[in-house]
Amino acid sequence: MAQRALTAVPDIADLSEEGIEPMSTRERILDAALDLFIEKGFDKTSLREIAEQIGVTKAALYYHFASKEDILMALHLRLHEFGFDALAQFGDQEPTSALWADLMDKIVDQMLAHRRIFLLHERNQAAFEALHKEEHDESHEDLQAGFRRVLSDTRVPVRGEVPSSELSEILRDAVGDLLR
Amino acid sequence: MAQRALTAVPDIADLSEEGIEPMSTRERILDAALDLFIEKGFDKTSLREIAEQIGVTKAALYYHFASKEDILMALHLRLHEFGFDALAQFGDQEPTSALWADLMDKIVDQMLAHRRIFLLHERNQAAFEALHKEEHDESHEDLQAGFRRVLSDTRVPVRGEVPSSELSEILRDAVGDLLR
DNA sequence: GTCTATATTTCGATAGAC
DNA sequence: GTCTATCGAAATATAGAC
Repeated sequence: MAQRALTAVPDIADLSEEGIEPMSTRERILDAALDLFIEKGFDKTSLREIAEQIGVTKAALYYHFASKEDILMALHLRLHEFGFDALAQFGDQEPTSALWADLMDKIVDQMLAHRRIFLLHERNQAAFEALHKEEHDESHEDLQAGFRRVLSDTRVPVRGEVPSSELSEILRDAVGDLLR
Repeated sequence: MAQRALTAVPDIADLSEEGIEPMSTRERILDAALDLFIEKGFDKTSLREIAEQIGVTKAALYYHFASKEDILMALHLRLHEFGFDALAQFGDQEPTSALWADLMDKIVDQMLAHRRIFLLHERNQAAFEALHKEEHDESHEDLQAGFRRVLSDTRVPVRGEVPSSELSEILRDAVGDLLR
């Protein structure tokens, strides 16, 4: 396993929007919710807690979001955004082995930079499952199609050292491990 | 990775108690709860749902369990039971390489046979975390001590092909993968 | 945009009859 | 052991003033 630089890699548009100007209430709600949903779980986190954490009242949340699930959905869309940005980096270039290695390296670093979004999803599988029964699926189709397109590109040089049956295991574990 | 037989391996006492006589209401409650807690998550599963699924009323549950958490705890204890049974199989024999391989093989098969218990825990990490803050820890100490004893046995032949730093990754992934 | 106040619902839990 | 009936708490969500 190669040693990679763990320094910040600001390539993908910064999803947490930590810019110069003061954060909007909407973003502050989302960030507080992210923290609490990770720490206590979606179900055990009440809107009152989220509101208190950023110094507003419960009712104020309802100005920015239609429901509690809506907040979760907004956080989920950050993951979609990440996926699309990652896909965009592949572009239309000839997929050489070196290019792929470089891109994968970058994307893994970006995943680390945004790891709390991934952690949120790993820790609230049930909540997201419920969320997906109420459909927002056009976006999902697009994402999946995009990844299929990139991954099934016949021009991609295959090294074949790792059986694909084991690859998913290794990747998933690596992700899970980095999140703790 | 060696091919292992996936046929039933009834060695550890069958935790699901699927015997000859009709299942007790207590067991039926636990089985229904197991299904629902896996499918919908602990928090989103109401006692009413559990009761309806087995054709009794909510109040009947309270005859068998003191609280909703109590039901979760009972399911958690199935995992403890599994752990103790697994430990017991190691016994006091000389831990040869062949013996270890054989035992590990058996235990993995038994994990598969009881995989819903493991799946329950993977899918409700937040709920179990809350559960453990209210202490039932003597049993945990015993379990951990037991595993430490088995794993730190200096007579165990070490092959050393897999760095222990990677071992946990591989194991965790393998478990996660088999559960889906 | 944010507040106070309140409506509505759901759930865990209990009491007591049978 | 299981039921009906109900309580009390907590949560989501809404109404309307500022």
